[in-house]
Amino acid sequence: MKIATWNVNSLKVRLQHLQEWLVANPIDVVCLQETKQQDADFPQADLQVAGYYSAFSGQKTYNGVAILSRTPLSDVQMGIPNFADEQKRVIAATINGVRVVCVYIPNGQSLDSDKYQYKLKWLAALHDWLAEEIKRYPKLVLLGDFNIAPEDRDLYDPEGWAGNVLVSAPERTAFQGLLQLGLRDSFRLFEQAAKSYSWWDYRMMAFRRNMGLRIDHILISEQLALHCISCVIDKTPRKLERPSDHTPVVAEIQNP
DNA sequence: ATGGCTTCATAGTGAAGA
Repeated sequence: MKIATWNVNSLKVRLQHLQEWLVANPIDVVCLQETKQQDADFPQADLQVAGYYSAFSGQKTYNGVAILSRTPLSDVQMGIPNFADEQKRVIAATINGVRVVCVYIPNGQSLDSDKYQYKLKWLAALHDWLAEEIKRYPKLVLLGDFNIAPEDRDLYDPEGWAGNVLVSAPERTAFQGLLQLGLRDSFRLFEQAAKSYSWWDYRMMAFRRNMGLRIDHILISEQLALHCISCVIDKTPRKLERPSDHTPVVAEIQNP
């Protein structure tokens, strides 16, 4: 099973990129973030033509998540249970016996922002929910836009970013807390090129200069990690005209 | 240099992203 995460930064704008990418890449399960589309506008028919079932939870302007799958999805769950949240940031489903949890973790804006407090509360709620979920589903994948660069090697300028949102100690501690539930960062299971990132600012010619951050992740439970044979960042779509600022991350799990 | 782009909701600019 090949499983991917991609923050498309508007599915309406990026639908063609997604379609072309799916033609070129035989991915079984694709998790999307920042679709920025109400459910009524979700391009379900187009994706069906491309060979995918879909489950989605969207809203106007902001947020929005979706799971695409070549095989049917069951037990679809939207949002974190018992955590009231207007923002559409979570969708989960079971696919071929694997629990897939797609997340768009809040950005946080800045350390002195209310949005940062929201991010930390959100991460705590995610942690508590997944502690139960992973017991129910030993085969679990948690993937999406985490808005956290876990280590200094995951960003281009650790000194300049020190203490900033996306790299602050409480955010990194929360990330480690997720790993301690029995999840592995699939990207780090393998040898990777230095300066590997998944997001680059639209400004400053950041992509060309590789001024990026690795904030999109695929975390997999120990049981699945035994069968994980690769995890790669695909920079190809970031080179297209009018790209998303994020690029897909793809993991392959053999006979999960 | 807290900007630099891009998107969305607007119908001028402003918010938000990361």
